[in-house]
Amino acid sequence: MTPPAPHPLDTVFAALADPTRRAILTMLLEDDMAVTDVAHPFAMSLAAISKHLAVLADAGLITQEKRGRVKWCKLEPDALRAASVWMQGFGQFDPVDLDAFERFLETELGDDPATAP
Amino acid sequence: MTPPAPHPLDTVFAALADPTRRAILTMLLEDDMAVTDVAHPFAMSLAAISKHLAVLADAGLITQEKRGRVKWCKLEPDALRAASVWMQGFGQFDPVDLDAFERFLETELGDDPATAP
DNA sequence: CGCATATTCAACCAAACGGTTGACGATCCG
DNA sequence: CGGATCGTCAACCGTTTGGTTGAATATGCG
Repeated sequence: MTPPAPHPLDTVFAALADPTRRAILTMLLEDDMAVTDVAHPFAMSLAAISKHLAVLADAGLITQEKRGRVKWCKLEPDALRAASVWMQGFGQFDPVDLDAFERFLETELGDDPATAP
Repeated sequence: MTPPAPHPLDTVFAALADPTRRAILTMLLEDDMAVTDVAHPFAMSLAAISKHLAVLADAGLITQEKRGRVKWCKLEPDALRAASVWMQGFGQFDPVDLDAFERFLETELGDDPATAP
């Protein structure tokens, strides 16, 4: 019945592979948000965003708590940490490279659908 | 003609989302390998592995160099580093958590198709 | 040359993905 | 109550993915 559960890293990396979902995570980094507010900057239907959030929740990257009629989305860094730790296993590269990160942010935020003007 | 190039992180994370491909990367961590040798531990066709390697190469995670009639596959940690750096941006979690990494290795190598008996 | 080895190409397939629309169940509020 | 808002569900659609086979293309070797 239940298909064999995929490895947790499968779902985490698959979730991270979509730019919309990464943008959502970036937004949630600022603060918890309601589904509608998450959807607002994107040029796609609310239902599509709802699905993206379900994927993120399934990967454990966010949690959702319904309070009243609004469902709040909260970043859950633990799953991300697991993936990060996996990558460090391909180590011999520096644990934290803040220079590279700053360079990355420039290019990442440059064409990010959620942060572009 | 050429569809708009996806964000580099899209292809990197998508490549990492498949357990076969992660296993291949783990193998290449040991040493460079020929395509046939990469394919050997897996219960799937050589052509399938060839495709997986193409995905990894497209993501920049490996490079392939043909010497004679055998094509050598080499791990290319730079793309992985970029992804790692992105994740650290969701920071406030410790740069390196070796305890977590050891725990991860136990579970990861436990059911890894490339390392299982 | 002629055969074996190494790798990819091409066509095909089922399943998953990312999106749409429209109906629907909850919940708040006047 | 009744209307508006919040969010998901269900069906559908085109594209991508992960795999298969079988033929094709190099290249090495006796």
